[in-house]
Amino acid sequence: MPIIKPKHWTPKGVASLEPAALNAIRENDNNLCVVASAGAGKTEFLAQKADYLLSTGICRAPHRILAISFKSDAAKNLKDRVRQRCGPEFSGRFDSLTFDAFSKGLVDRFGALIPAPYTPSPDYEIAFPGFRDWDDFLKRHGYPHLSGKKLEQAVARCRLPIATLNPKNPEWKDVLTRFWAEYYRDVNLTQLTFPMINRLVNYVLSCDPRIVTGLQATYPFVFLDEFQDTTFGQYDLLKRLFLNSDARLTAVGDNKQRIMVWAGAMPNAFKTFTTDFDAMQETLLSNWRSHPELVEIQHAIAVSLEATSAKPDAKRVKDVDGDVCAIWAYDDPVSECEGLASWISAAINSGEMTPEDCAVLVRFKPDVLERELGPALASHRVRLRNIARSPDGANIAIQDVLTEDVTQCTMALMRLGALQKAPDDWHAVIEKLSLIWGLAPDNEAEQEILQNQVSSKIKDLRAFMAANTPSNNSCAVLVQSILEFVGEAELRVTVPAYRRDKDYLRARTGLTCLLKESAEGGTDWATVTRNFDGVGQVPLMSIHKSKGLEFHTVIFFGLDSGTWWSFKPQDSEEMRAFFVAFTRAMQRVYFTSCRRRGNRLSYVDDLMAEVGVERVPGPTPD
DNA sequence: TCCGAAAACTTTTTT
DNA sequence: AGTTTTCGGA
Repeated sequence: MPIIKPKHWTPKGVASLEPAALNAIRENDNNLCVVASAGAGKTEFLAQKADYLLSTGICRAPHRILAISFKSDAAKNLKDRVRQRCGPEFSGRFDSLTFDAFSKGLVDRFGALIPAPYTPSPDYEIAFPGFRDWDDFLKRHGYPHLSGKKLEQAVARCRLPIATLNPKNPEWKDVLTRFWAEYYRDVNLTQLTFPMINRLVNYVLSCDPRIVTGLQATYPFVFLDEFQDTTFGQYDLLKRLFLNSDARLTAVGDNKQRIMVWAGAMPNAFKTFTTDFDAMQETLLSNWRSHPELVEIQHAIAVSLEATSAKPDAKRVKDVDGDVCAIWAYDDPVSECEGLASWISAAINSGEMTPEDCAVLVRFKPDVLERELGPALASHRVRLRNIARSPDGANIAIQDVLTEDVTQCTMALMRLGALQKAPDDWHAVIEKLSLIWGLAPDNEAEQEILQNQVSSKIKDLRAFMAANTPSNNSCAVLVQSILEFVGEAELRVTVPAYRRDKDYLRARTGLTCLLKESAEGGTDWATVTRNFDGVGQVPLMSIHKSKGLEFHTVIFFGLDSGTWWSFKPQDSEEMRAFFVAFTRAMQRVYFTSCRRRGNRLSYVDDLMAEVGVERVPGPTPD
């Protein structure tokens, strides 16, 4: 790949980038804080910046870019986008990881250097204690008066070794010492949680500065995605690694979408970062997601969160008639569900949106709404999909089943068998199998054999599908046959998360159970795969799960004091949740409220009224 | 075992 | 705020 001069670089694969994005791409003398509001194209910006650094040789081999995200699918998306923009040769030096995967990698490489008694056994296991387990620990060791939640926080925040700790209450020192000791002795294996791994990495870096120097030499450029959600431990690690180094950090995110403080995110990550790392600020002003009328309302909410919020430039064209936003008032939950169901069904039937384009969001307990709205929609022959629900017989949410490696591999082959055309799946299967079977992508002879094997397997699958109608049994047989072809052992070796039987089986059971569910009432295999993928179903989820997603139409169920008992105006976590829900919509957003559940939220109502959003009687079945 | 009062819980990611 | 779980006393 030829190296180009920085002044000759232009964005790839997109028509144009806004000036702030171009500035933030070319600015590499300072650390950067990039404020990217909803729909600003964060992933695209990071991908273009990666392309700039790699293709101009500013980040030259063997130097690499480290990109850290929170969720594994965000890390994966970014990696894919970078590959699309600058090709496999350059994107090979783009390491897109979650914070946890990055930290675990360091413990796996340098765990032996962690001083006793904190040295983990090499075959340690990852633990996910529930809130119950923390309380139990305290009770077992004679601290029933302390709260498990506090212990969880203390473990995540206290640096190692505990001996150097100087807490206000000396009891905590004993508790933490015992906690770390128990995790190492309780079972034959060391058990670690991710916050513990974070603390261990920090400890080993403080003991051996050569590791820090090594990482700084490898990564002169670091990207930090969704920075507003950074936890104390993660930020502490970041400082340990890159503060006062030559590494250039680019933190991207949006304070207004900070809805994880209750779960341990820093309340002021951007401000702290800007001060500590002396970062320059750029603000992305485009909104590629929503049309001008919605952006106008979003801006009013944004200003109530941060008075200085800049007004985004809406790039989406409005393509619906009528009001794009309203608060629908109902008297009781039954008419609320029935009115909503008939509205959704009418909008689908008129062709203005497909079911999967229209999301129903709730603040919490999607299961409860699923039981009420599900049957109402079913009577209009519209299916509702609660993505947080576990399929019958499985112990993993539908949403997570879809992103599992075992699912993506199996379903790609399944679609190739069931559907007329699935070009993306062909490439995905070839790429995945090359990796799993350890074949070189540039060895033509090997690739040809691989392609022939896949073609012949697809023929087998088609024959099976022609001879067997979808049923519990035929679904199980298909999954088994595909996994035998792929090789379960080989697949599991390439996915670290599948090392333990329990974790692999959880994913595989989820896949099988969701497939069986998707086959119910289905007469053909094409329908089964579409059901599996959620095509033709209205997605239902919490606001938190909707973060990062977008939909043609968003319906937020329950804008009332019963749902938002703790609502505080201005810059509160609740108001930010409201903002996140609102900004998921491309074309329109409606809220429902119901008198039986509580009063109207007067602060939100007033704010909405100022920008012309009316509270109106909700649609009713005719 | 039952009853009423009090407390807890609601939003989540991660190999 | 409203629902669910837990706990103590009978």
